[in-house]
Amino acid sequence: MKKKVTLKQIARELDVSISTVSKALRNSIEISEDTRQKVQAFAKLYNYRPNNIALSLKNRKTKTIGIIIPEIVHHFFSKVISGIEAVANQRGYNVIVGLSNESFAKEVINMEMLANGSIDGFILSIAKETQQQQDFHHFTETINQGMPIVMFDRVVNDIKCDKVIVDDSEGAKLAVNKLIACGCKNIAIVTTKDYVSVGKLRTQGYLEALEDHKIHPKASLILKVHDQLLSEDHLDSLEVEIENLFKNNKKIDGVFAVNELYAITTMKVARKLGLTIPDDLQIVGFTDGVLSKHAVPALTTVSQHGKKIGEKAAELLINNLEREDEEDIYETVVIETELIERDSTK
Amino acid sequence: MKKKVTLKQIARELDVSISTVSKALRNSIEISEDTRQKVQAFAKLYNYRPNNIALSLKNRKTKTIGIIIPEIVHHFFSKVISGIEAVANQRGYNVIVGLSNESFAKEVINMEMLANGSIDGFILSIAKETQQQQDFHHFTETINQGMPIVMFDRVVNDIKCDKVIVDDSEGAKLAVNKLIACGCKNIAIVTTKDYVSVGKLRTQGYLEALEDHKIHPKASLILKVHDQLLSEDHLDSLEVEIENLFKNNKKIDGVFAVNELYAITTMKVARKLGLTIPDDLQIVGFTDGVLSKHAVPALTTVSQHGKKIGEKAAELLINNLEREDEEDIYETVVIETELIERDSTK
DNA sequence: TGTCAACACGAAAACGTTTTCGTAGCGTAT
DNA sequence: ATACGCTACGAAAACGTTTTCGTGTTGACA
Repeated sequence: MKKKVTLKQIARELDVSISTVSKALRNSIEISEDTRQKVQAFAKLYNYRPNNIALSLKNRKTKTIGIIIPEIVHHFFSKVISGIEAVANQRGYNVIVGLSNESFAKEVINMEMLANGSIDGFILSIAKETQQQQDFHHFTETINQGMPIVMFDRVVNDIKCDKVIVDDSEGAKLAVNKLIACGCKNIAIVTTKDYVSVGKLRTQGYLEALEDHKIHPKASLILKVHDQLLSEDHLDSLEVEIENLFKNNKKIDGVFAVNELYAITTMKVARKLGLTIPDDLQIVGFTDGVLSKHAVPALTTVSQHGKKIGEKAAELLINNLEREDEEDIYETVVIETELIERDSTK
Repeated sequence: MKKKVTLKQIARELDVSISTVSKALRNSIEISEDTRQKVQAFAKLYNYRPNNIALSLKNRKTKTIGIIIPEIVHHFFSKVISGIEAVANQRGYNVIVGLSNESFAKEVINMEMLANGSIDGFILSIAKETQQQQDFHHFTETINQGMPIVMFDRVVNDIKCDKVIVDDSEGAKLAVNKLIACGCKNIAIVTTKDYVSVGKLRTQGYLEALEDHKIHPKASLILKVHDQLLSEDHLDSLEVEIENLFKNNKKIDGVFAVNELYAITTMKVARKLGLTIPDDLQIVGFTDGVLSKHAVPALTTVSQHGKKIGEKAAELLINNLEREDEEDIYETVVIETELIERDSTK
C-alpha cells in the first residue's frame, strides 16, 4: 500500500526544496529545464496529485456545491440533481448532497454542517415544514456570512438570492385550458394545502384559467388534500378523499392534479368508480415523471424540465461564485413549462 | 456581511493566544475558569464554528463519503443514496455524489477528483461500460492508496473490498417459482445482455428455477434485450423486441422481467396484443419501484430493499474507516430479497 | 578587478486548526 | 534562602499547498 505522495516527500527524495518542486510542477520559468524534467518525471512516476483539502484551505474555496433537498427518491428532485451535477462537473465543481426529509430541523443542521467551510455555495429547495413555520433565519444567516444561495422550485420571495422557478400558475393554466378546450365543463382540482408554495400557485392558475373562460369556480370542486399523504404510506386515505370528491360531484368530467401521484391516484379511483379515461373523465397532471409516462393511459401532464432547472441553478451559482465584482444583483429565472399531451385527454 | 470568525480573530480581540482560545473552547482544564467563560461567551456571541477544511487537513480525514453511481434518476439508486445518507449523517458524515452516466471515463475522472483528499472512502456501483471493458485499475489503485471502497449491487468479485449485494439469482428463483406455483407452463424471461452482472445472475436464477421443476428451458423464451434500451428514448424498439417474443411464442403464459421498465413494457405490449393480466398472462418484475406500485394492475415484483442496501454499505464503510487495527478482512453482505405479491399474478 | 544582471533556487508566510512542550509567576515546605 | 510544584498560559509544529521575496552563484562587461 503506497500512500499518497506529497510535495515534501518529492522534495526530500530529490534533494531540493518544496518550493522548487511546486514551481517545477507548475512549469515555472524560475526553475531550470533540468530540474523541471526531473521533478515532473518523478511526480508522474509516483502519480502525484495535489491534495484538494490543502488547496481548499489555501484558496479559501472548495470548488464544491452543497445541495439541500427535501427528498431524493423523487423523480423531479433527482432530475434537478442530475442537471446540477452536469454543469457543476463540467465547470470543475463537485456536488455534496444533504437531505432534509421535509424537516425544518434537519434542514438547519445540514446547512450548518456544510456552511463551515465545506462548500462554496448552496442550491436548495425548501422543506415543507420550513414553509409552514416561515422561519428563514438560516438562509439569511448563511447569506450574511457571504455564502451565496440559489433556491429552486420551492422558494421564498424576500430572501436575497438567485432563484430558479417554473411559472406554476402559468403551467396550471396550460393544464386547465387544455381540459376546457377538450370540452370539460366541470373541472375539479386535486391540490395541496396552501402553505406549500407551488401548490398554492397551481391552485391560483386553476382559478384564473376558469375565470378567463367565465367559468365560476365551485368550492366543492377544489380538493386540498390533507397532509402527509405524499408519504407513500397514506395512499389509502388519499384515495378515500378523492373518492369522496367524485361521489359528491357526480358531474366532474375533468381533473387537474398538481402532482403525479395525485394524478395517478385519481385515475385509479376513477377506474374503480367505473369511469373511462379519457371518455368519461379527462385528467391532466403536473411533473413529467416516470409514472406519467408509463401510466395506462399515459398521462397528459405539465413538464417542469427538472434537469434544465438544475442546470440553470448551477450556472447561476457558479457565475456568482466566480464573479470578481461583489455587487449582488439577484436574478429570478423562470423555466418554461410545457404541456405534454398524451392519452388521458381527448 | 460579517465573515466567519476564526480562532485568530477571537485571540486578538481578547488579547490571549490562539492556543488559549482553542483550549478554552474545548474546556481544557489548563485554562482558568475565568478565561474559559470569557472566551466561550465571545465565541457564542460571534457564532464561532471551527472550519471543517482546516480540521480535515489537520486530522487527515474529511468525514465525507464519496458515492459513485451510474445514474441518479432511478428509483433504486436514489433509494440507496437515501439509505447511505441516513446512516452517514447519523454518524457525522457527509455524502458527496458523483455520476458516471454508465461511462467508464466519467467513472474514472470522478473517482480521481474525489480521491485526492476530498473524501475518506467510496461507496459505488459500477458503470455498465466498466463492466463491459473489464478494466478495474481505478478501483485497485484507490484501494492501494489506502482508501476503502464498498461496492453494492453491481460488484466485481476479485477486488479487495466490502460488498453489499442482493442474491440476484435467488431473487429470480423467487419470482419464477411464484409463476410456476401459479400454474404457468411457458415462462419467458426478459433480461439484459450477460455482461451486466445482475442481469446475468437473474437469468441464471430463472434457469435454475426451471430446472428445479424439471422444466426444460427454451432458448426462444429468453429475450436478452439489445442495449441502450434502458435509456428511455429507445422504448419503441424495446416494445418491438418484446412483441416479437410474444408473436414467436404464442403459448407464453408467464413472464419474468429483470427490471421494472421491462416488466411495465411487457404489460403494455401484452395488453396491446389483447392479453389480460393476470388471466392470460402473469408477470413478475424485479426492483420494487414507484412504477410497480402504481401500475395497473399493480406489479408482483422482487424487492431489493434499496434503502437497506445503502444503510448497510454506509455502515460497513464507516466501520472500516473508524477501525483501529488495520487488518483488512472484507465482508460480502447479502441483503434478502422479498417477493411482493400484487395483482399481476394470480 | 570590480560591478551588475540574470539565473536558479530556498526560506518563510499564509490558510485555520489542535496539541505538545516549555516556562513565568507564585505559593509552600524545608 | 533555596528548592520544588502548581497554575495558567504561550510558542511552535504540523497537516499540504502556493507565492512572495530574498540571495548565492555565475558570467559578461568595463
